[in-house]
Amino acid sequence: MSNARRSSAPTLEDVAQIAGVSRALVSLVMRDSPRVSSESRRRVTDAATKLGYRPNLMARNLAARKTMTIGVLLNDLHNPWFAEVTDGIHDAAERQGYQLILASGRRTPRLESRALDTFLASRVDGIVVAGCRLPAARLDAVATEVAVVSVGRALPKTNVGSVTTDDAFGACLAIEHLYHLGHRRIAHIDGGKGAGASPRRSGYLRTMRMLGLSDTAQVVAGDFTEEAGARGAERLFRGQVLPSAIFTANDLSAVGAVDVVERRGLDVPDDISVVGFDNTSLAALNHIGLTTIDQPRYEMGAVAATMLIDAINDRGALSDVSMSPSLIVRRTTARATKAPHATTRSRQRSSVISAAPTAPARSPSEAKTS
Amino acid sequence: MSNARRSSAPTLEDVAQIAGVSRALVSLVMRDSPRVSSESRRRVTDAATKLGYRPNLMARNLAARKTMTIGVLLNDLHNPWFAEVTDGIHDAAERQGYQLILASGRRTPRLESRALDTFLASRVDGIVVAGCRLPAARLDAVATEVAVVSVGRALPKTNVGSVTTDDAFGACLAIEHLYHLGHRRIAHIDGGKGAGASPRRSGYLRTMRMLGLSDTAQVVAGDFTEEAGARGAERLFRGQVLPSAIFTANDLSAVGAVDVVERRGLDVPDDISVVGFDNTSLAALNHIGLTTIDQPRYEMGAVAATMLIDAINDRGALSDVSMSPSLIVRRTTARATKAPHATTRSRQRSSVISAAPTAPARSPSEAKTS
DNA sequence: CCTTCTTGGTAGAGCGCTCCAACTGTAGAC
DNA sequence: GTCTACAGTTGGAGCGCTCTACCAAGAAGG
Repeated sequence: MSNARRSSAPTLEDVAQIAGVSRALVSLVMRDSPRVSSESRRRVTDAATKLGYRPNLMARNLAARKTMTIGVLLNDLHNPWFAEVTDGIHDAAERQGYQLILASGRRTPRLESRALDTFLASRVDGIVVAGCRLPAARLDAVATEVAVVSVGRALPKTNVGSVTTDDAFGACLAIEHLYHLGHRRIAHIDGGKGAGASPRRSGYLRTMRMLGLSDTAQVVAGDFTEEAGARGAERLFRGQVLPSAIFTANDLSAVGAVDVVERRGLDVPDDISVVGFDNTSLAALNHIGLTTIDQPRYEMGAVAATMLIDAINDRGALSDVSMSPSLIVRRTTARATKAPHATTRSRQRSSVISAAPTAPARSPSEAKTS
Repeated sequence: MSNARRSSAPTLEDVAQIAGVSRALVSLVMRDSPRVSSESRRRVTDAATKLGYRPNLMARNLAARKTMTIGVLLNDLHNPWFAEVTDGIHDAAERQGYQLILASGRRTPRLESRALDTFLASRVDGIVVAGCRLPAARLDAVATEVAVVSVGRALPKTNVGSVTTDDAFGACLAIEHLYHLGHRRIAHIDGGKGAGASPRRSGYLRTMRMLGLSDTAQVVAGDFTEEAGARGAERLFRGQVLPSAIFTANDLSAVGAVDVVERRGLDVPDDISVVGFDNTSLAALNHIGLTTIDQPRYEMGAVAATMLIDAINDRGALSDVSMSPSLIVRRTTARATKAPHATTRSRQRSSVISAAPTAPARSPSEAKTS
């Protein structure tokens, strides 16, 4: 394999020389300034393509004192949640001429912190952190150097802006859905200390209370894993009265719970209804067809990027935006029956029955702002 | 919210001034050179922390004429396959002092191409493209400017190195597993034009031939989606003789196929065995427990990064490495029975029965190299 | 005692670009 | 015919760093 790699890339100077113009003019053409005659524009672009010239971003950014790039720190590449948020960030940033540089924290605070240092050293114009676990103080320190917006986690009392979903409201949607289907005994398998777990739990408890169901409310501990969902369901089976519905802190746990219910010989949803949270691709699988709560992930990313860029350009301040989740009804919820009993499997093989197939395009202005 | 953002970051000069030394010395301290007295090192670091100094990467890279960063182009952030490859790249790069900058192509050639341009403009020292769909000629052109390694796709006749899995061999593993379980009528739902689909299909056909099963071999068209798996299975049900096992081009299709088989009232694996491909997290779900073929994703990333860095430092040439997949046995395969008949569900609720729970740590040297 | 190392430090010339002030030439105003 | 206006172009001073000399001073060697 021949390695005919170019020894040294051509520079502005080279292009200027063979086009017979000044360096400044080439620079203007490269940034397609309107104040260049079409004649010299042609000569410059000809020379540039002939040489295979490619502007050096480092030199450009150094001289221009801005980078037009925003750093995006993703907590975990393995989780598709981040992919959708990133898509939203990407599109919004691109619309305003900003580039993205991504970094993965790999669920490790040390790596997250290092990635932030790299962003700062690269003099990005702004930073979006998604699902970041770093201490608020650390993020606030970063925010003194450059604008920072957090998505998925609110950071009150800091200079970090945030875009989150109203998890408590999502829990409320789930419980009300079950309530309207006639369920009264609804258990919750929670997410422990995980992100969003706490508001989902309190939203569940509050809604149960408001519906007069406080005495049947039951929270069992979990941690967002499939295993935790399964263990939680097992625990419910060990209780004296089985709930007729289970609301889990996320989809993965819901799948664990569904699995246990079915292995115990009961039917989902005829005997027990299950509602998840997140509307991951898992939930949409026909084999699973999970009723769940959807977050407007793409929108959240877009709102975060827009807010950040506005702040960068002094067109607005960073704020805390909370967006509304929505209910996606699939096939793991049904009308409550009087008593749990084994029935033949009757989950319909219909395609997705969905109240809101995609997230409602709720505009940021509609969202609650603090 | 007060925006007390620093107007202009401190520079080397500032640090030098308050430490009472030259700029060059500060530079040496920052790159912790050994030829600095501990006394001046202390003074410099003190001054630096006092000012909150942070080296400017653009200036550094511009002056040093190298960036110590490698660009990683991910085709699709939504697919966890890329996350694991990235982990491998990350660790290997870090070991050698290289940084990563990630970009997502979002399954769009236009965006992939633009991301490559950005990498080149940023003068990264090398590029890894994962699952890239761009024409070979385009990648080869990039390879004339900087070292490039492709993972997941071989690019013969170019200057681009590659790390792939032996998909045909993976198909062979799947078929041999089924054969040893007594299956003779094994169908394949393929992946159409998708990456890796073709070698998986031909590996299937070749193995069937070698086992003397050519006359019962049957390929039905698919495209790597759950829907395609379901449609493929429906098609098999419409045939006059049902296969006793189905090998699908990926896990998602396998889930679609399993779903249809069960909806038809048959049991997986007692009536029909199913083998997927990729060993995604989906396959590992207890609710699914899919027997599948695993690719050493992490290793592939690590090998790609190592090869790239070696090439950057003229310690070796880019080559094409093919790595071996392995069989992961879970609960969708079982001994073949004489005739298909409906039975009670008997899938064990044991934990994963796996021949190889994780990818065998096969060293790159063991892999076939061309 | 002078020479040669060695150690720790410095000056200054870039790296490849942008930006600003200033300059040229042509056109329109009077 | 001079004056202004303006579009188009240019030189040069940085941006914040690294790197290649090179230098001073003390240690080692003869």
